[in-house]
Amino acid sequence: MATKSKKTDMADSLKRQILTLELPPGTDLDEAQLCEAYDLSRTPVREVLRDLDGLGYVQLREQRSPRVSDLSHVTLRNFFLAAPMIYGAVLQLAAQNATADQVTELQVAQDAFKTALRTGSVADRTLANNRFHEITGEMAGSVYLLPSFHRLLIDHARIGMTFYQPQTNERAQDLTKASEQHDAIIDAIANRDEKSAAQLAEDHWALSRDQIGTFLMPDALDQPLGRMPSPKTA
Amino acid sequence: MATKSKKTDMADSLKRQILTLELPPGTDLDEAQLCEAYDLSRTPVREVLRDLDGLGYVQLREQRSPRVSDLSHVTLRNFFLAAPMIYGAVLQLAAQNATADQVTELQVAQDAFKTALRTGSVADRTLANNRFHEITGEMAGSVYLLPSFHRLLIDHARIGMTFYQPQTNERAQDLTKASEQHDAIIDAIANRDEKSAAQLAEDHWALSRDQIGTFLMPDALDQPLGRMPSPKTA
DNA sequence: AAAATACATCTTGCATACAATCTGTATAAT
DNA sequence: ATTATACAGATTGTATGCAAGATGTATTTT
Repeated sequence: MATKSKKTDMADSLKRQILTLELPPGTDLDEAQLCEAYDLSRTPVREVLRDLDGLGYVQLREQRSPRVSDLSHVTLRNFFLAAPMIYGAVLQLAAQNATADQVTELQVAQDAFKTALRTGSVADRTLANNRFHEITGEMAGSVYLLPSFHRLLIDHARIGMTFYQPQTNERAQDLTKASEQHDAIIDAIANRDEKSAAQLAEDHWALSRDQIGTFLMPDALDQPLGRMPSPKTA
Repeated sequence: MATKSKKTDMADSLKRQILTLELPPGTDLDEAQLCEAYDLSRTPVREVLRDLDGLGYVQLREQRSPRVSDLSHVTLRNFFLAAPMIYGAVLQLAAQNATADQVTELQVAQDAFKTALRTGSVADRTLANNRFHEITGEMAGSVYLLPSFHRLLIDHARIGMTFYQPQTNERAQDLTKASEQHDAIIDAIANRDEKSAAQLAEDHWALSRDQIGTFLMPDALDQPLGRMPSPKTA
């Protein structure tokens, strides 16, 4: 077993379930059940939940059960406002600061993403994409940007899971384009090309934004109005 | 007693001590001591420390004592890079979204700041200034920007405490200017003037940055080189 | 004398028991 | 019949005891 501890197991497992909507926003979590599931007593379970609260995965409320973080229309608006700014800044800093090892890590993550595109489920793709961007955050290495960046990634994954689910194959070309952008991002970072990195962040965001936007505001249905049934000619 | 609970007392107290450098960066904290000081058992004390870890005040490490978050030269660089961007975004959103009650709160905080300028210690001023900006963060109301904004405010307070301490009266006019900018910020927010709010964020940051910069890179000492002693005319 | 190992002490992590608070249901009163 | 109140069950918060791990010191060995 390669896992470090039951606690990290639990944290990783909950993160995954929350990102993939296996645990949808607003879900109430039960301490006793989590103790059972991960073979831990209440103390470490509560500690993990507190960590996840700090990271934005769950919300702790006094005298109430912990709950998977909500995703309201208000948060959606704030998401659209903050994401391009933070994503741009993170990729620019990543190009400044990435180490060779990190670039290798990013390449590995991108390979995994490509594999997920070919053979994986929607959840697999979402997690692989999430991992890719997490690494760019590590590269940027700014304690001031990371917390907001992580929160954005959490909800980006969940928004993606919500909206891409149905028309999976219809958007295949978008996924190919996203993958190509990932490759370009790796190049820009490896070459310490800040300008390109910032531009690619903008492009990558635009693609994602348009996908979400298309779902939120679909083309109007082009169908004629129904007609009243003709009077019965009994 | 107006305090909600011993836990919030402890959290607030530690936050204050960390912001004012009463607990300097890198200080090791002792659980047993904190239990004693705040009359709590280890479980709630550890929970508070975990919360403060999530907020960026302290750092928890496995099998090691909790420690007040560090402030290195690397974090200082990242601070200068991230602060203007986040501050600008927060004030712009604050102008968009602030409620009348929040504007009143901000005015109260600004009055307290002015009082601290006249009669308070450096720590009082720092805390009052911190409170003012915390409220602008609440006004912005973006779960995506707040976590980074809070981290910036923590270290802004600490950097300020570090650098303004000695030449207190020398920089009195800067503090007056900062206070005037606060007034202007309140006006811009109350009038929903996003443009002004963003501009004021930039100005307010520039003032603070220059103060810090002056301390980091002081004017060179304008003294002639020493001369070799003239040959002894024994 | 210097270094290494073993032991003692102290600190952190986990489990469990107990206390406090909340929620839902049932009964009673209007 | 509907609402309010009280009680029971369940769930969250706190305290404490025990186990595991780390650190520092002393003793022994080279």
